Amino acid sequence: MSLDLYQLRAFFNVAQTLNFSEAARKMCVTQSAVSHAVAKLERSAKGELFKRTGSRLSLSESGKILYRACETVFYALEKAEEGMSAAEGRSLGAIKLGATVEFGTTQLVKFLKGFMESDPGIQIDFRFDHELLRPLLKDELDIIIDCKNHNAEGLEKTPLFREEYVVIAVREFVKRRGIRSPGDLSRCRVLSIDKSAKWWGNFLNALPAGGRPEFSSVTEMTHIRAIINAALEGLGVGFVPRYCVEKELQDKRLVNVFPHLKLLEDNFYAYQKAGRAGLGRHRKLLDYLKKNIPRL
Amino acid sequence: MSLDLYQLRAFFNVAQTLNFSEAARKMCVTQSAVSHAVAKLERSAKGELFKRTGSRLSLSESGKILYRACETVFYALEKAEEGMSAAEGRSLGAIKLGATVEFGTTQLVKFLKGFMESDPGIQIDFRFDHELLRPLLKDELDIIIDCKNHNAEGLEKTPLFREEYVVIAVREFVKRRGIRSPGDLSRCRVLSIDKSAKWWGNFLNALPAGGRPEFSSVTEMTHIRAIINAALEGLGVGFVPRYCVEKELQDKRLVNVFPHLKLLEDNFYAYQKAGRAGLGRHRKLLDYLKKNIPRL
DNA sequence: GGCCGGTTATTAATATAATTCATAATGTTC
DNA sequence: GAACATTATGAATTATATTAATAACCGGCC
Repeated sequence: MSLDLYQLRAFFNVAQTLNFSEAARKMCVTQSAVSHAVAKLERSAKGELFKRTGSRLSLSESGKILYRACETVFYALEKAEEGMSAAEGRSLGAIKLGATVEFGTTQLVKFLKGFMESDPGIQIDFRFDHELLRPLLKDELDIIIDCKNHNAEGLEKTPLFREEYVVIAVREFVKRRGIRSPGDLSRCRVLSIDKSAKWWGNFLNALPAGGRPEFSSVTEMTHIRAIINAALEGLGVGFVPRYCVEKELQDKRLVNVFPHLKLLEDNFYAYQKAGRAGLGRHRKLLDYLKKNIPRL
Repeated sequence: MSLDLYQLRAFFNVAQTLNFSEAARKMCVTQSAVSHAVAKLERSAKGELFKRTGSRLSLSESGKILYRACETVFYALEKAEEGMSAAEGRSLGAIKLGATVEFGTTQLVKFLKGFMESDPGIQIDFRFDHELLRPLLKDELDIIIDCKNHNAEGLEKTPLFREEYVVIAVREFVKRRGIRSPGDLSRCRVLSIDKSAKWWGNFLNALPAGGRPEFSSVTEMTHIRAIINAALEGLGVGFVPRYCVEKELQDKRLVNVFPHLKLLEDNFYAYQKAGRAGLGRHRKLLDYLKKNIPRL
């Protein structure tokens, strides 16, 4: 039984996507090539690697075993490549970094400027998106920075820093509606990422169980920047990470509606696959972030 | 950089043997093929894998890194193959077992009879030789059973059982030479694997520092069986593992010259490469040996 | 030095294998 | 059952690996 790395790579991609065509696209070859490769691999392994029940594709028992081996193999080789690059005094490779749109575009890029200049051996590519976990699991991203709590197995989680949320509006809006306590929010327009206002959960949880307002008017806006702009226009109150509105608060265009309210803070984490946490470039990047990020 | 398993295998074999021609023989291809493969690998790795100083071949820094990765990779794949075989209900593969000539040919084969019959899914091939460690490190053997103390790194050592040594001679020889105490051996012919009688070290160490005989006549015989036969012929006294002469002692053709002397016992160990200790077939074999071997 | 036995590198020809294109087969959805 | 999307297959093409032959190299030796 003589395995072949190319075939294993094809198998690995198919296993991750459960889709031959997509795997082929990822590898920049035709679907036919992937099909041939996997078929040949199944012949050398003397057994089916995928269960093809109807059109549903899933890994067979053998396939699962081989998949785990592939992780080991590819990560070992990746690490070796990095080590060899370093030994030859060449670049440490690239990192595909994922982050949420708002945080990534405004903050992360700024924070990483120093790193990218001081360590040009590491090429960083950014992808800002709301969906981060799945691409990470499919190896389309190497590291993601997210304040969500992901718990997929085989994931390594590095706490980076905390973010603080604030309730914002323009001064005039607060005055006109007579907003003094959280309960008053039930009477005015509330801006939220989602219609069900789960976005405000963190705010509501910070209030005593009895005193939580029932929002009568929730306006959905799918982007944080839109919420901020709407608040600036005096359309309603928003609930956003403080770093997003630092400037607006400073020059008084927006006010922190409840400055004395102690809100729960969200943690920002970096996630990476556990097997790749040993990569030098990953360590370097995260070390930098841990050391050089100001508290938001 | 797209690595290739075949090239890695070639590199790995060259690294183990430090000899392209030998690696080629091991892989059943021409030396040219190996040379091409390694050259191509060096091109994809963008660096020399071997240092070719004069005709001396050695691993470069990059080569060392890649070598370790190869160990990880090949052992991971080997384990996956075994797992997949098991999942498909097929054989667990083969073990190349090494042991010392005397012990292996007379005892080990006997002990393993039951295992080979009860577990036909595991094919065991034997190699009896005095040199065991080097073939193990080169992956020519999978497990070796040896009473020597090997300390190479990355080796896993499993204690199996103890062997007891005895001083033997024919009764008539003992009587004629008037051998009563260890000191008397200085006067008669001593049979030893080596001319310097290091072979007898274990015996001498068991005596009080003052009372150790100085052998005046050492006859070298390179095989234990030869020593036993020589002793049977009344040529001298021998020093051999008890299991080798169990029968001769029982039917009184030989006598235990110093039955009350408490000799140090040698331990028998199984050695295998640490990375492969997780292989199911290895574990099964060693478990069997640990459970089913009588004390020698 | 010059020759020998051992090695590794190189070249061009050959053999082998992988990729594609085109298309068939299969399954899903409405 | 037609339209769509998927995966499998076969033959032609392309790319790659292997070989045989041979050159180049090294170290030891007379």
